[in-house]
Amino acid sequence: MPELPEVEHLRQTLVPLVVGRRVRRVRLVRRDVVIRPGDPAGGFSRSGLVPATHTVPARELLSGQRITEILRHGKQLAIIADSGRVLCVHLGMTGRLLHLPARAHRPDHVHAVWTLDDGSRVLFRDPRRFGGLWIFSGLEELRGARWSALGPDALTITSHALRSALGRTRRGVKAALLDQRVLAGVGNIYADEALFDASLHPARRADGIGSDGCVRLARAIRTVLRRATDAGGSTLRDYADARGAPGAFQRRHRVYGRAGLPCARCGTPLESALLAQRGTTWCPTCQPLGSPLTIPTNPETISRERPLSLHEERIFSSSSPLV
DNA sequence: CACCACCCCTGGACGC
DNA sequence: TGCGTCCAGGGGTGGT
Repeated sequence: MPELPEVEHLRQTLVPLVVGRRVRRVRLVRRDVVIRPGDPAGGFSRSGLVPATHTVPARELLSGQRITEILRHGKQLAIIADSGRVLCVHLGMTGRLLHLPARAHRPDHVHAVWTLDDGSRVLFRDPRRFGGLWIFSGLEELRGARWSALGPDALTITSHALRSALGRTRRGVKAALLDQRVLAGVGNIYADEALFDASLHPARRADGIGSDGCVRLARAIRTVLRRATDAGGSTLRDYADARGAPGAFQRRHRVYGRAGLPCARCGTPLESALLAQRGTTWCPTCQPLGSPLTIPTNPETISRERPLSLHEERIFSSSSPLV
């Protein structure tokens, strides 16, 4: 679930708790969540590429070092130490970084624990293990080996940059948005939400949405990501910030998870299908596949809902909150 | 090179 | 209540 807003909100809640602190010790519970340079790309032991028994020196996991900064690109975090060493955290589907006071109970599926100089701890918890920890000797190595493969960060994407990225591919626009090499940070939830806000059908050809479509889409992406970040992200099941607090943006989803329910803008039942191997929901009226669009496209306009009918209110109140 | 199907993993939802 | 089955999806890999 963690997409850009969840990762950014996590970063913002983590910074005041850990930046300036020294790592007193590190305990690595599952060694195979750690990937080092030279390991085959994405080489987890479960795919048979890296021995699960390889040892990881504690200093590579920032033991003894002071945390100076936490950066983010797309859905990935970089924890920087005063030694220059970098720990890149990727949460995957169910990953979390949780900050716990000194003697709090430790939950299950914790793969790594950093004990800080104030006695508090940071836990890396990831039941499904789609996430991981990437170790780098410096920020330049991280950028060269890993972040260079990512597209521009979605939170600040310009229409010009988006057009240049989408213009290079003939795939559906949703498939392109999910490709982190095209744009970094958008996942399934916010792809659907942004396409709705921009009145673009998810199956429209990425290189065919035009400069007008790119302007609307770039604005919709920035707006929905910023609002979701401010709301603490979307919590459907697993996500929580560094302090364990769930997000609130799931209550403001327009299309994601609402297949069959009436469109908040026009009332048409939302459609869903499998696109780019992902469950995809859209409004067949507001997001037509064909002709150019004449419906409201400003996200500010969209956020003002028309009054709901009694029938709709019943459906809405029974289907939310999604937690 | 571009694109797509498949796979990794686990817990929750659902049917019987 | 319990058990089996299906599903969610980020992103790497390998096939077309």
